[in-house]
Amino acid sequence: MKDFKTERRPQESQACETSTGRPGVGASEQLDARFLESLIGYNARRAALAVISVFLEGMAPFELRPVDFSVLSLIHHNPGVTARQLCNALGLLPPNMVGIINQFEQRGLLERRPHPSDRRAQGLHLTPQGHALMNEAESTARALEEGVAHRLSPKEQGTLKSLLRKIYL
Amino acid sequence: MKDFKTERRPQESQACETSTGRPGVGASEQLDARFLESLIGYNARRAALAVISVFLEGMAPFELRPVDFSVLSLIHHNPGVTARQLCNALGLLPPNMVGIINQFEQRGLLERRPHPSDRRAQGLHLTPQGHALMNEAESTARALEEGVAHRLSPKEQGTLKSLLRKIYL
DNA sequence: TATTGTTATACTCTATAACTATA
DNA sequence: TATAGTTATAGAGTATAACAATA
Repeated sequence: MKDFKTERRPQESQACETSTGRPGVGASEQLDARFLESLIGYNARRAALAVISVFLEGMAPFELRPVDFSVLSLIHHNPGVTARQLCNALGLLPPNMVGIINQFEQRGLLERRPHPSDRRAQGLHLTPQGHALMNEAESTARALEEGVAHRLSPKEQGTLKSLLRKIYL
Repeated sequence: MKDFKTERRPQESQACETSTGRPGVGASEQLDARFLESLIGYNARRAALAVISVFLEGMAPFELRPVDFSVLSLIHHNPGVTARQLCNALGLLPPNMVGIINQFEQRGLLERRPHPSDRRAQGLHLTPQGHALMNEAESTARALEEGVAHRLSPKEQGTLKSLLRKIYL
């Protein structure tokens, strides 16, 4: 009986836009984080955590964590996909995928069907409820995206995603 | 006796640059991940994981995880900083900071000194060995950065960091 | 009363080993 | 022999509660 994540707000670490670095601080105030802020990895992680925090809150009504949303979205757009394919696409390990899929099956959001050509595998398909939920959830995700990126113009948002892809592809 | 992370390669989930979305897949091949790839959060998390993977490997000689590097870098540039300040700056919780600092103290990289104005707190200072290690480690971090961002021009790298900061600040 | 550092502990996430059934 | 799915379990990461010393 696993109930859903209970409104955990992970202590959003405040900004720290330090610019006047003086060496002998020792007291309170802001810290000199200029070196860390010069690293792409640090900025990417901070941004990802900020977005995930918003996502976690906005998706709570659907009881979907980010990983849940990713899995369901891929099944939504790739009916008949196998668990193995989902693992490869999302960087998850098979043993950890089992529970995710079981949970969705118990919630009536998807069903396992025999795979047409490989009897070891099983094709995953959303139920009508699953499709309805994901239509709403993806719409919500788009709306949350706007909230997160409201300081960026549409062009900047495209640039950001393009540059990020150049990092991980 | 906690030994260091043993060469864990977290199964770098391959690209999935799908572009020809056809609805009835059901088989093998690449998946249609276009919706996920349209989300900033998804791209930021993927990029952060890719960078962290490189960072983890490149920092192994120093036995520094990303969080360790962040903590030591802030102490390096802010001598006398308190544990509480580090927690606020990095989004860590105090109980989890204790072990990190203890580990560094046992390795002879830093020392706790009495805080000049608050006897509850303690100022954190790197030892000469700590400063020497961080000089090398930060230099290595810069080099790793180049490997991660080699598909981006210097101007693009600046743009990326600037856009990411607009997300989380 | 509030805060710093700390201990103990619980929960979540991620990883490995081993099994089954099919290929 | 290799692969898809599964089970059990171990480990790392992250969270809460409560305490002593000090503000």
